[in-house]
Amino acid sequence: MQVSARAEYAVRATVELARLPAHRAMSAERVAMEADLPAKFLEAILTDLRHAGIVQTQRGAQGGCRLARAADQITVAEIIAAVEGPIGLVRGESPAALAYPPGNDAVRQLWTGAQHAIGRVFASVTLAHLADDRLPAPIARLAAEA
Amino acid sequence: MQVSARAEYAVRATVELARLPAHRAMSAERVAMEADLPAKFLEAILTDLRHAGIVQTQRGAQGGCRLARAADQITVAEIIAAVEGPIGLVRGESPAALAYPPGNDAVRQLWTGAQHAIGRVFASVTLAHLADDRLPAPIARLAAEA
DNA sequence: CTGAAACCCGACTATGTCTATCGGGAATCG
DNA sequence: CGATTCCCGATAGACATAGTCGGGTTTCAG
Repeated sequence: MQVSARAEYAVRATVELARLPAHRAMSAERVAMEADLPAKFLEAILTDLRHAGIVQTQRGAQGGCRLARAADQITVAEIIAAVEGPIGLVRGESPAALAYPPGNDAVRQLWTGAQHAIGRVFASVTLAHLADDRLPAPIARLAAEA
Repeated sequence: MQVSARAEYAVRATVELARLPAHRAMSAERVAMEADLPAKFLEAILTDLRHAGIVQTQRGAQGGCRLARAADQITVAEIIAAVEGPIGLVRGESPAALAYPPGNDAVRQLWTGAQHAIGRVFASVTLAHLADDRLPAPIARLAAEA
């Protein structure tokens, strides 16, 4: 149950892009500088984000990278799913696909519950929240509790 | 963000033990049979659980394995932490240890929130719940929602 | 038209983790 | 004694992770 470097980098990079003036692009290398990320590795991550339709790129001089949608229309859940695949799998499978003997449904529900708990957090936070450095109240409360 | 085979096996094995009559032990090999787990791998997992004080073992003929405490005093959170280390780390570190530039506190809170969300689910489910195949109502609700 | 800027992409490496097995040693009990 | 059972370190193979390299392609400014 860890967040990978890929996912963390992807979030940091897209937050950087979310802070750009509308319709402005920034080169991948520049993003790497600003957010202090390994440049070539970030390039690979941005490729995933582009394939997922989260960022748009423009080649050539004056080209670069920008968000494909408004920052409040992009959730952290999407970003993480784009760079590290579906969230909350169990041994590489969706909890729903797990076969347990009868009388063990609670175990499956346990995994499903965990998946939903984390999915709900990631789905309710958008790049707009992060760019403004302000989370939705329920998530901020969750983070603040013991 | 995945649940490893180790963690899933650990839960299944301890549920098996939780269903044993009080003060009864079961050999590791037998547990592996009942729960359909790889025997030697399970042995390694049980070693972790023993080191964490979750199970007790008895060598020799008629020996075996049993829970070290009542099933309702053992949470899934403990079990998972015992076999795969702390839950919800980011790039191998606790979210609290992450250093972000000023104005980026929301990112850290995001990871902390995710960690708490999942920790809360795992901490509120005990082996007694799983052995009875009945989760606490809030978790069951969480699992049932879309 | 030329050249610099910038993305595109597959190959590659190094390291580590995950899953699992093997084999032999030590304790326990009948 | 001898069967049972845990104990534990070594090992192996597959895969994932983190990150780099090098060269190709597109685009635009001048």
